[in-house]
Parts: sequence; C-alpha cells; structure tokens
Amino acid sequence: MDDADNLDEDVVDAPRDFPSLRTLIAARAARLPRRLGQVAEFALANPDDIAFGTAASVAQRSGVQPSTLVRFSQALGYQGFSDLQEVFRARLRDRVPSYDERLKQLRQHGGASKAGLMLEGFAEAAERSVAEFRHKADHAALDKAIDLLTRAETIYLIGLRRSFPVTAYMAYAMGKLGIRNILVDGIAGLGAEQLGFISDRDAVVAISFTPYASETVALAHTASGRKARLVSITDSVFSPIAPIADVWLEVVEANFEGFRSMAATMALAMTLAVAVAERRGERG
Amino acid sequence: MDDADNLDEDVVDAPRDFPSLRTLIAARAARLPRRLGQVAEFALANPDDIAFGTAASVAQRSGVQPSTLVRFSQALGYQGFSDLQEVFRARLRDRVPSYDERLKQLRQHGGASKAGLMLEGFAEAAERSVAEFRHKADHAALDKAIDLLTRAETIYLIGLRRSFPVTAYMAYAMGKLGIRNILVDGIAGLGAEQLGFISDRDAVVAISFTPYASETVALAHTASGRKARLVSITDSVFSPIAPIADVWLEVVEANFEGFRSMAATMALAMTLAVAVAERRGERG
DNA sequence: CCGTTGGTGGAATGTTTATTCTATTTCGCC
DNA sequence: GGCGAAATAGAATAAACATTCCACCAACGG
Repeated sequence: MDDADNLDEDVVDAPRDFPSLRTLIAARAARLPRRLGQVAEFALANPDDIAFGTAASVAQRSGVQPSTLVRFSQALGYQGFSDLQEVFRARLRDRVPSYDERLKQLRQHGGASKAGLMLEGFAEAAERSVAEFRHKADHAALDKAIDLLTRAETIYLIGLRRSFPVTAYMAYAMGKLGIRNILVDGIAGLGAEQLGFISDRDAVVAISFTPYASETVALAHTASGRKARLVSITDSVFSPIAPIADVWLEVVEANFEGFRSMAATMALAMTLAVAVAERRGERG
Repeated sequence: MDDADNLDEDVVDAPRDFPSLRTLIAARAARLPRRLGQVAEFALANPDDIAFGTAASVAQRSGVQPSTLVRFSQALGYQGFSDLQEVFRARLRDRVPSYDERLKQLRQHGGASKAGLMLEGFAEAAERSVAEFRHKADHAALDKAIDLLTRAETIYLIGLRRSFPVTAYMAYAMGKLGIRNILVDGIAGLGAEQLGFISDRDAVVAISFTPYASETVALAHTASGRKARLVSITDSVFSPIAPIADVWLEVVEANFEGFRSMAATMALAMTLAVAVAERRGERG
C-alpha cells in the first residue's frame, strides 16, 4: 500500500514530454545536491548525449558516477535512468521534419506571423549562403591563406561596418586559441595608428563587401605598402582589395530585405582561425 | 592476410554520414538477398527505428532475425549492427562530427583537403543551427519581443565575448534602419556607465551563452533594476538572464571544434532589427 | 562532541545486448 | 533433379548494461 502511495507521488511529477522535463530540471537544479545539480546542468546543455549515450558514457562526460544518474532520475520521479532517457529520445523522434510536417507547422502558426516570415527569410538566406559556399569554395586558396597566416607573427584583422562582426568573432576565437592578433576596429578614427607597427613578418585579413568601405581599402593598402602578407575576403573580383592581395577568397552571401547574411563568411573566418591554430600546434 | 584484405575493402565503402549511406542502401537494395533486401527497405522507411531501437527490436519490427541485421551491416562494410546504427544516430544529433572523426574518414575515403574538412565542419554547424532554429523558434515570443522593442525609446544592446559579433551586427543594422540604439561593448570597463541614462522607457537586448559572462549578467540586472524592458537571447533556461527577462528567446547553436556557430542567432538578431523598423514605419 | 541524516562513490548483481557459430534451407547452375 | 555455394534461423556466448547495495563522508542539530 505505501508502495502504491510512493509510486503515485513519484509518477505524478515525472513529465513524459521534453519541454516539461526541461522546465522541471531548470526549476529544481538550484536546490539539488552538488552531484545531482551537476547532472542537471549537463543534461540541459547536452540533451543529445543523454538521448544516445549509455549510463556509463554520460556519467563520464558529466563527471559523476553512473549510480548518480539513477539517483538523479529517481529524484525527478522516474524509475531509473532508462526511463528518463526515453523522454530525451522522444524529443529527437519528431525532429528532422519532412516537407509535410513543415507545411503543417506553417499553417498551424496561423499562416505564419509577419515576424515568422521574416525569420524564415533570414534563415533561408543563411542556409543558401552556407550551402553555396560549401560547394564553390576555393580549397587551394584556402590552404594558401592558412599557410600564410600560420607563418605570420601577428595577424591584423581589418573589417568595418557589416564585416566588423566577422573580424570581431575572429579576434575572439584567435584569442582563445592563443594566436596573436590585433583587431583593427577604426575606433576613434585610429585605424591607421593601429597598423603602426605592422611589418613584413605580419599578415592581414581584410574583409570587405560592396559597397567597399573606403577606410578598409585604405588600411589594406597601408598594410600592403609595409610588405605585410594580405588575405582578402570579398564578394567579387572587382573589390579594390582583391588585386593587391596575396590570397583572395570569394564569398557571395545571399541577402534578405537588404541585409546580407554573414553565415558563410563566419564559417570561413572560423576555419581560418582554427586551422592556423592546428597547424601551429603541429609544428610546435 | 585475406582477413586484412577483407577489412580494407569493407571499411573503404562504409559511409559515415547518413545521406551517403541512404544512397548506398538504395543502390544495393535490389541486388541484395531476400532478407537483407527486406532490412534495406525497412531501414529506408524507418530510419528512426534503427536509430533508437535495439538489434532485437529492429529485427522483430522488420521481420528478420537479429543475426540478419549484423550480416546486413557487414554487407555494407560496417563492423556490426552497432556500427551502422551510429550513422543513423549521428543524423539526429546536434553535435557535428569532430575534426578528428572527419580526418579518419578522409584517410579512408580520400577527397577534400584538411582545410576543406574544417570548412565543412563549420558549414555543417551553421546549417544545422539555422535549420533547427527555423523549426523550433517560438514565434509568439518573437512577436512579443518585437512589440516590446518597437515601443522602446532607445534600445541597448548587451553582448560580450562570443555574443559581441551579434550585437555589433544588430547595432550596424539598427543604425542603417534609423533605430536609436546603444551598443554596450564594455570597452575600457565602461559597461555600467553606458547604461547610465537607461530608464523605463527603454529596452535591452541581452545575448549570452554558456558559460554566461558575469559582466553581461550584471549589466542585464542593472537594466532590469532601472525598470527597462528586457529581451534575452540565450541557449538554455539555465541562463541567469532568462528568469529576469520580459521575453526569453532560446537559440541552440551547434558547435564544431568547440566554437559555436552564430548563424541562427544572427538570423534572429536581423529579424528583430528589421521587424522593429517595419513596425515603426507602419505607425509613423 | 557525538548521533543522525542525506549524499556520494564504487563494487556487486542480474539482466539485456550484439555478435558468433552451426545446422539447415534456399537458390542458381549444370 | 541434384550438386555446390550462398543465405538463413536460432541457439550459444561473452560483453555491456542499468540498477542495487553498502560502506564511507560531510553537514547539522542537540
């Protein structure tokens, strides 16, 4: 009898759908004991690992014992880890939507709100940009660019206006990877001064799209004049920084409502940063 | 010896990605013996069952013996059923196959350059992020966020570290669209001062991903304390800026080699900027 | 300062799992 | 129609698995 009571209490607050479960975990995470809290955090951050992993593998990845996972699951009202895991799996079951499902969803959202349509537009621009770049990318040029940047003492990153987010992310990534870099942000009109100490042992990544910001072009010329290697990323051969570059990488971004996606350029930027880090690691 | 030869031959034509595998199965299905063909058909029709099930359950559902599944897998060049199953599972994961895994594949398959592989990884991360966000985006919350931002006198954009590129692009877009905004970049440690004049007529867009930069959290709290509206964009309910937000938008970015794609967040950011501009244009 | 409670790690357990093996059947070919 | 090779079913096996159990530890209240 008291068994039944216990069971009732337990089963009642064990969600069978993922969103509820996630809310439950988030709500209780703070009050949970140390190890269980650790599991909670891991579960929310890596739901896929829970879905497909074994108790042992999840335990290792989240830094606890397998038994802790069982206790965690039971604390949430499940019978055991496998029971909880089932909810994480169900979430993946109805993903990877077919065309039918996607259409149905659009109709459900009331013919899609205006904002929803706009989001679709930007999302599609991003997907198209990435997909196209993926197929058309010039791997030889990419290799050459990586080679050249690997040898550089300091890498200067030049990108203004819409290109600035890309160089900013590159600077962030390079910082984390231990690659010496200077983000030329043109703040306070000091762009030229930031290139003050550039030399032939350094390299520049200059990113510019139509209409090419004159400042970027000027900075690239300055760097080029100081004999620094120049990698330029642009959207066409007509870019004024293409001809003076040692390596030229072309990225054509799709746009929506007049705003270009930066998705492909971002992927390229990340590739440069991580590939350089890897090459330097090999040599070191 | 012939064992080794067999292994070589086998391993070579075992695809590690789902689309290739599907093509391979479809191509060979017709020439396969009866039971194996039966499995092939089932696998193409019910990929999710293969991904989630056990050998025994799949065997029962497809009307064959478990051992047949093993033979089927080996006929395609895999070590066993588990090996084949891994490909079916990878398709459903957020995690993009790591560089190391791709390298292994490269050695077996031959093909793209190393840099090309890396680019593929980042491209895939971007595509997955966008595709999933497209599917899962909370349109109601999006509408609410736009509404709230439309009414704001000044929009403050808070995002540091990896989120900074996104807020930077938002600032650029809003500038072009004539939306008054202030990019809180924390430069020279002046983050708090930049929020100096924020009031209840203003709104904040705060973007933060794990591990949540403490400065972003602090700034969001400051803004919230001054009664400004708060739209937060994060990757989990766990984020400290999710509970205090008026609207919370979730974006889960896939990552490759430890660097998150920002593609979905970028698309969302653009949507917010352009939608607000459009709404204000309607009213004006 | 000691006893109690709640939490944890790690070994032990019994079950489920994929895989291998072998007897039997099916198929293609002469 | 019968021979040889290939394919299959089903039992056998060994590894992997989730779960349970128990000894230990830390925090807390008396």
